[in-house]
Amino acid sequence: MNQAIRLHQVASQLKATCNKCSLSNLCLPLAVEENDLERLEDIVLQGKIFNRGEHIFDQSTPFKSCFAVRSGSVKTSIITEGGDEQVTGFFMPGELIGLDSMATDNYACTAKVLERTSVCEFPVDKLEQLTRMLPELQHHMYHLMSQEIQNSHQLAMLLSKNTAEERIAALLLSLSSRFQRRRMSPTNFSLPMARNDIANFLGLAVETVSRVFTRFQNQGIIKARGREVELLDVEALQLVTCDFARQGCR
Amino acid sequence: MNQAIRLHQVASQLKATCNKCSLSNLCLPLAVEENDLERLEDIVLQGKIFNRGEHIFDQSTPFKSCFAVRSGSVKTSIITEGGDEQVTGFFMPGELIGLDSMATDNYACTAKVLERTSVCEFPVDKLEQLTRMLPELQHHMYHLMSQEIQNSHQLAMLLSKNTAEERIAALLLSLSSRFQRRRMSPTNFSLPMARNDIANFLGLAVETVSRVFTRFQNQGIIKARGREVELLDVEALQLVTCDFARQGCR
DNA sequence: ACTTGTATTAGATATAGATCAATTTTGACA
DNA sequence: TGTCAAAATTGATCTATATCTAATACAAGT
Repeated sequence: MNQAIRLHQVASQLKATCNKCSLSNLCLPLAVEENDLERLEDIVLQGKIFNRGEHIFDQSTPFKSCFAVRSGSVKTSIITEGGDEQVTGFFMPGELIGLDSMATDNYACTAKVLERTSVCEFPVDKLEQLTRMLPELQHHMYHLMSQEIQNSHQLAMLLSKNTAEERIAALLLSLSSRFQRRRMSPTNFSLPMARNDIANFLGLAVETVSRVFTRFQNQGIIKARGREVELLDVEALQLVTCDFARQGCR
Repeated sequence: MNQAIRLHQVASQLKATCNKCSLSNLCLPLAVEENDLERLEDIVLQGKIFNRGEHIFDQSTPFKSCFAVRSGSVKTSIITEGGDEQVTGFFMPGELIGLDSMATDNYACTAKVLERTSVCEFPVDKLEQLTRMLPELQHHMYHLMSQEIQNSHQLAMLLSKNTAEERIAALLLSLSSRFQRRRMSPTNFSLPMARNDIANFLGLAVETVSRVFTRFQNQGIIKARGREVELLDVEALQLVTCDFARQGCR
């Protein structure tokens, strides 16, 4: 087989699969009309694979692209000059990474892959051009970025107002609903991240995270063996997060 | 004077002053070419005035517009079902409010005016249309929203990793640089918000905020009488925030 | 299977900052 | 100018969670 043919095969593999992607109802294609889809497919670089621990991009390297998670999971974090890490988010299939970097020349955070992960790359210059031509896509971008702001406010709220138990319950419920969106079990999943990352994300010590997990387990709210988690009593978890309910219980 | 003439006067007062606005180098006009400016001016509703304590918009009312602060200052906050408030930001002249609401049908927070304040209103439907025609404006919107995400991450970081002193030093420095942007004194200003709001924003008790203020004062880093603040030693404040430096000092 | 490093769990202690209680200051309005 | 409510400060305790230490479980590579 000559090289030209092989290249052609590779090219057609890479191209034009947004419409076949099982995540199209979560990801950017969601906002694009059937017949405009190929324009999005034209700019996307699909199917980049990273192995556990590899970086999709690094803080302070030139910002070029946003990335959609196809499979696997990603952790983003900011590293301070002092070497402190602050985990800013966990990203699951269908979610878009890099929106926090569009204000700066360099990436504003580092994106590290938590397990073998496949992503689609959207070069921002092209994406920005495309959003000018596809109003729905532009609207969707505003939507996603706004959502990201809200998420972050929600996190700030959790960090400043809630106890360790409340924070962890909230995280478990967030993960749960995100698994559900992907039509996976909302009560039976395996955490993509280590206790350490959870602790960092939620502003707690690892030990505290561990203790809360065992406490929840003793109360029969969850069952956890390592990263394998089963939510036995979702209502109880919701009660833990909801301070309104808590007030009522006093 | 007949009514037609009076209306005309009002209309021309309202219209076409973005190019004369002293904040045009901070606000949306910044991104717009001289000759496109009137299109921005066409959609903006200028000079709405609110008195201290009034709401520009309320959480859970239909989202319609973003607002740029012209003069005065604004506090945004989220109220939980339990009645808890979380202050999500303080906004000064030239800054844009409402970017966190573009993902939802209703406003995601409540915007309360901290003093007599004038704002410009940008109806989002028109703004979104306009950004399609003015690439620079679209780019600027992405920029602003991304910045907002970063700010919020920064806040989350502050809340989860920093001490009371560090948080307050960071806030003072942030305010300082924002006053400076507006060519006002970076060392001598009056806080637009109450201690209560500072405490809420930074995830502290009011008492703690008060104590840190007096501690800083005793150390000769600042001088504070009520809301009037003078930064006597900006370097010292920077040292407080920078954990790198702190490590070195141990 | 065995080693070695890493992640998780567990117990004991320390502490920053919350909470409670009281006082002083400020500012708005009659 | 005096009155009153809200805001700010100060002091005394209390507590959730960090920190320190150590034990145990787990995973990867030889």
